[in-house]
Amino acid sequence: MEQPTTHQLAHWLKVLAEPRRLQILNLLMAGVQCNCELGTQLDMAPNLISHHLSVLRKAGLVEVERDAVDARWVYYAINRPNLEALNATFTAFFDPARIQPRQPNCGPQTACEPDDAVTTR
Amino acid sequence: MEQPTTHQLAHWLKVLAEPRRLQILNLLMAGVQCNCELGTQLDMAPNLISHHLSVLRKAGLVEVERDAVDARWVYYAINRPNLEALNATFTAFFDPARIQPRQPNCGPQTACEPDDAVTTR
DNA sequence: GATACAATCCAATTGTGGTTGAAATATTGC
DNA sequence: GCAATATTTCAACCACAATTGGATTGTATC
Repeated sequence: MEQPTTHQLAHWLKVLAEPRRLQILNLLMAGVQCNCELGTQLDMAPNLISHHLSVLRKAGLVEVERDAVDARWVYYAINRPNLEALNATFTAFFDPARIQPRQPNCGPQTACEPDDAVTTR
Repeated sequence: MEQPTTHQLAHWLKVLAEPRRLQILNLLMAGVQCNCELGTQLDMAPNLISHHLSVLRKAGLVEVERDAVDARWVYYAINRPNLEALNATFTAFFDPARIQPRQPNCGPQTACEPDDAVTTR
């Protein structure tokens, strides 16, 4: 019935449907990956940024990496394969070519139950 | 600062991030547009379906049309132009080609706050 | 070891939005 | 007019997630 990609898409959409997470993703794509700079540009508390990044990381959309010189700093990056999978799943689900004309098995002429479609007007 | 497409995308994602609305859209695309048959297939109360369809309609994703013979029946359909706009906006925002490498203006070597952001705000 | 810093985790609060049931609206047939 | 059908609207309830402030972890410097 429901292919697993639909569930994955629903989960991804729930993660993405947050303005601040969209802004974070937007900055990550633009090359801003330092946590503190994200905080200054978005005017958000660092713990809040950490929370949203955790949600994005658990969804597999971003990856985390610690600085080689000073491990206190962490850098976040877009997970490119999963982003491509997200894009493909979304475009496949919302493809306008999937739109089918109305199949009138319900309405004033037909019965509302799909079983007995034989009814006189 | 924020292009209007991003704001629109955030609104659309918030509307789409609902499993039942995704199911409704899926059925609408497959050609099932009668309200009562949506209720039987999704096992939802009609007022709940009406609510979700109202959200989708206000977002411009579905259109409503009353039956020509008996105006008590209403049929819902996908708004194809807006669906194409949604698809285009989404793919443009989440295009993997947009991913830029990290720009290290923050970290152990550099100061954490960008100098241009100190003057304003 | 002690201190400072970046980031995270935790508990509590708040706010938004889905769900529910009943009433209201609209239209058709008698 | 009245009754019946299809849908919508309304108000209340409930659950989950974002936010907040403080405490904690991990790391580097002195």
